Amino acid sequence: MPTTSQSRPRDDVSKPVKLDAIAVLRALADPVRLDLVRQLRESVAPIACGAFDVAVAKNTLSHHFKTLREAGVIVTHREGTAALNVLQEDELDEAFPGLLDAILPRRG
Amino acid sequence: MPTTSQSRPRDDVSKPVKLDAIAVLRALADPVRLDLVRQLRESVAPIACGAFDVAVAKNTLSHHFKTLREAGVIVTHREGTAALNVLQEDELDEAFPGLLDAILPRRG
DNA sequence: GCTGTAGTTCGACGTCCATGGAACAACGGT
DNA sequence: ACCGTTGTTCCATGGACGTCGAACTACAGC
Repeated sequence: MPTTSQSRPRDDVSKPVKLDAIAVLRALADPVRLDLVRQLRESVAPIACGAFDVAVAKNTLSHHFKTLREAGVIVTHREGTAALNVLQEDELDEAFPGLLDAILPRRG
Repeated sequence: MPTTSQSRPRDDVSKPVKLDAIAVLRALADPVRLDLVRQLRESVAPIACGAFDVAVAKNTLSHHFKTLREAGVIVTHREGTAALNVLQEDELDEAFPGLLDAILPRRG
């Protein structure tokens, strides 16, 4: 069976049903993805997929975003052709309080 | 390139030179290993490898302990035939303050 | 409509990894 | 010395994952 076969309003994508510790840890346990999350966290405004400073191809980047989405770490809003990514900081902090601060200490 | 190619005194094993976020996250991002860490954290005394409540073969268990050791999450002391495992809670809390509390909330 | 830009999806490839069976090493007890 | 216990190491296997090229979709502008 598919990993997420929950009845999903097909209009929407990546409804983060419930945050799973293993999934979140696995999502963060990759250098590229952890860097994406870091950039998202250090920015106040949402960032489009193509605007990230990363050294992988676009399709690979898309795959990483999908992983982050399915883990509930980020949410993506489509705005015209752009896909604006937002870190689910509140949800993460509620499920795993202090996790982001632990692995991504914000300077300042 | 190897993930951890830090110059390591070959004489020693699993000296947790410096805790790497990716390595620690990957070590914790496995159901079996996270459960091992949970059991270690809930116990006051060190636990021998064979005394864990887990559903994998002993060689697999040994492999998981090796992963945790190389990530610096645990340290193993040999005592006769037993191998007593200790969670590196202080070191982890210094490197990533609040990480364990975030993903392994202790019922208290 | 056509072109370009932004993301996604589809194979495919190579690597890493979790798992277990079997053999081996280290230690303790009798 | 001989076992039994405890871990480790070796090898193989099946699956998951990161990566990329190429094709495809969706949207904006001309």
